[in-house]
Amino acid sequence: MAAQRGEGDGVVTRPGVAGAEAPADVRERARAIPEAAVARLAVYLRVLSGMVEQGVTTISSEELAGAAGVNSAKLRKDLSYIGSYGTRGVGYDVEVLVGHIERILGLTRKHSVAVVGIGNLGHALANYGGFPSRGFPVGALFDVDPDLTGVPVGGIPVNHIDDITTVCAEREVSIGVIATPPQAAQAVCDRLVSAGVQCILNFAPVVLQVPDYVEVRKVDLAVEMQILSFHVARRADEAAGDVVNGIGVDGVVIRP
Amino acid sequence: MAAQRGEGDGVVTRPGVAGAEAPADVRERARAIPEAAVARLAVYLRVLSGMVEQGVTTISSEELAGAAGVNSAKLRKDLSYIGSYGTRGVGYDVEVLVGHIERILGLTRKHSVAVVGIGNLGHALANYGGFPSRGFPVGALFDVDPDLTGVPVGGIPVNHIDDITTVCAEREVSIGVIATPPQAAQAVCDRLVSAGVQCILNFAPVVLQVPDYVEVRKVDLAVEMQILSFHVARRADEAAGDVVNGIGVDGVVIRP
DNA sequence: TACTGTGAAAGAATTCACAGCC
DNA sequence: GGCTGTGAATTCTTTCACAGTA
Repeated sequence: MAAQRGEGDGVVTRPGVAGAEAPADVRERARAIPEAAVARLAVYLRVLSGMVEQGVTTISSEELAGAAGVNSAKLRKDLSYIGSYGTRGVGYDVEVLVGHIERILGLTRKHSVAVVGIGNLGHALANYGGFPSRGFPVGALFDVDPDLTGVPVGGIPVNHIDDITTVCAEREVSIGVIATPPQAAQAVCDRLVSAGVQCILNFAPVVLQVPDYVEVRKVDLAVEMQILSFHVARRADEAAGDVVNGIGVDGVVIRP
Repeated sequence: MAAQRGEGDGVVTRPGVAGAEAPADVRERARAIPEAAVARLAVYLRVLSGMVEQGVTTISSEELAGAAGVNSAKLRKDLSYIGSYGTRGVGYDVEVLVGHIERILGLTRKHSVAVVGIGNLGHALANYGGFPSRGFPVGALFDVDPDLTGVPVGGIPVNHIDDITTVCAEREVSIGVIATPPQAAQAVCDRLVSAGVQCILNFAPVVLQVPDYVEVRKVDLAVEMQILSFHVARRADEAAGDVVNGIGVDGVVIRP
């Protein structure tokens, strides 16, 4: 995973801070959903949406887990973080579940997205139908290149990056997507942050430094490729290694 | 991450297998590195490469950790998984470290990459300079559209997807990148797998079903956006703040 | 002195396994 | 009988804190 989730999350669960009498609250609870579970909820949501389209009305944890590629205990635990909406002996009502996951993920409101950097990737993102259809309308595009200013991409005219603060404020951008070359990314990030954007999706291969209250997630192709490379290498080593009754050269168990 | 990592990894580390006297070798090491650490090693590598370019020769765990956005204890532990290459009282030699991380990540060999699906994203990927420069030459491109066959994209002519098996074998593709529409992704994946590709990077918003021995990582924009949405919502809730005895804004029960 | 390397402790996430309900 | 929801057990990850060393 690959997310850049700084240790500086700003909002951190504080197990038991004496003194600060937290009015046992939303904060706690919302935050009580483990990060890992949130990511999976989004996956369940997609699978469930597919089910709705197919006319499926009810689904068991086993089935849903299979379709989502996780094990069923994990799925049930994940769902239990958001409440108890299943029926014992029966399963979950697909539409009900969709509704609750959407609510928890905050998808009941629209989140306007700004894409910064209209190169190859920026174009692809601006044209990516998956954003608007899922409640993430692309509200603004930015680039440094003055020649691009005013040119519509995916139906939206590109703004010059110098206007980022005003435009983001006007259009109530809540999520910024950085698709610039790496050299520009930190500066762009700083501008987004000073424009009030608190959630950033970063495609540039750099580690962004942000204040604690800003949430950054990153999508880093090089890192993903290198992780795969690691696995390729591991495989090669295994193949090379003699394996005697299921136990590799060094006690690594190959097939239990 | 958000990585699709099958629970079936086939190879499992068993802490202490009696009998097999481990000649503490690479394989042992390789698999002993936690998945989470592997992802970070790739990040350290990039930061370090930047350092090399700037002429930095030595770096402390504190500095490197700062630049990579992690804490220094974690960094040292991560590096300790690959060996002890630092000097107490001094720090790490940047080039030495680069060398060792590259070795561990399997970057000493080239990994030929095939991109399937030459739409917006596929184009962006085929033209993405970061792949080849980092040891991942794009070796093949595929698409269903016969009109694209033979058209060069990023310098490489597109092949028809029906030729995937032969072309992948010929060009020794070790990593497949799926950038097709979701409907096509599973079929493409199956073809890649039967062509012998064991590592897949999936951009399509679907959960791929693969045999245990295949490693899949996924990059899922919708999921990333939704995770950010969750955080936007959490922030809003916090800001709104008021919680009346355990019941949040929209009826979320915060504390029973 | 200034830093690494690492056991041991703490904290998260995952999985087990079963009580409880339909 | 079949399936959910969840404490308890387990495994994985992070952090602490300090011994060890150039």
